[in-house]
Amino acid sequence: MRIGELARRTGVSERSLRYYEQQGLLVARRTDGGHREYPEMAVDRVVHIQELYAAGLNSRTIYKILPCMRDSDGGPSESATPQLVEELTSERARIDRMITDLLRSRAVLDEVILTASGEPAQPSAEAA
Amino acid sequence: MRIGELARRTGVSERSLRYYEQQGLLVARRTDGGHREYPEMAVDRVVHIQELYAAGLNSRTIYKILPCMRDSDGGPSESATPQLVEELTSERARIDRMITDLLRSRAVLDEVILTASGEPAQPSAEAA
DNA sequence: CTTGAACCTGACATCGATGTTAGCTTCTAC
DNA sequence: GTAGAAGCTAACATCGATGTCAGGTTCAAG
Repeated sequence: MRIGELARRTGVSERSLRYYEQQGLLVARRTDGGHREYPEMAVDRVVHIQELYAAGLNSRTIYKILPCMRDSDGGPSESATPQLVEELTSERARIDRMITDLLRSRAVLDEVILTASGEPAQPSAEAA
Repeated sequence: MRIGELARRTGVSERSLRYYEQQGLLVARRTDGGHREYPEMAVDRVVHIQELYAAGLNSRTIYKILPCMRDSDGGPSESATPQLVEELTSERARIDRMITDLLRSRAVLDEVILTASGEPAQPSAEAA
């Protein structure tokens, strides 16, 4: 399929798909005229990439992870280097820190709301 | 005091202090020569601004909040408009969403780590 | 062959707080 | 009065994924 269809089927913009390719996350054969040609599997691969983005990883990290994941592209599933695992673990720590920060932020904000409104703002659904 | 001392005492860079002024978060008298001159209270104010930034608010939102807290060292604050309270509450909701997203991100990442680090590639063609 | 949709590359814009630099001016201690 | 520290403004850079535009090429259908 070509880029328009892939975009439609994944919900990812064409711009982003080209960007993924530029970052080495996604490959495409080309027609004689230079148009990108994707196999069916590309849909899964893009979905997978989206999941990793949703995990808060950046393209550089995703690039390193992808070869280790059970392939959406038929390639061999290389096992991760200890270094990569370490890197992922530190990513996890980073996310942990962000969560901690946000919890604190929310508490501060609650206090601000309390002060500003003079009324106890009924706490909405706790997301923790 | 002047900007250098304020920066030193708050731990905020001079650049940021000037930025705060530009955003209307902080005011300063000027000497004849144009140098900024801050009162003692500025220290508290900057600390307060920092707290709000730490709460994940942006300068525009902080700008709207500050008048309601202007006399953090004294007098009664102007009471917040219902609109502001509503806005803060929606900020809180935004933070809640971010926390939720991050928790999910962390779970995804945990799975990635698990897969990448040890778990042998799943079913089907197994070369183990 | 022609037309219009789809695609291509490349480049600039965005958002936000802050870093950094450049070129001047002011303040202060001597 | 002078040196040098400290301040001033203005402007550009950053980071990252994505939007968007411009100008040109290819594809597919009539």
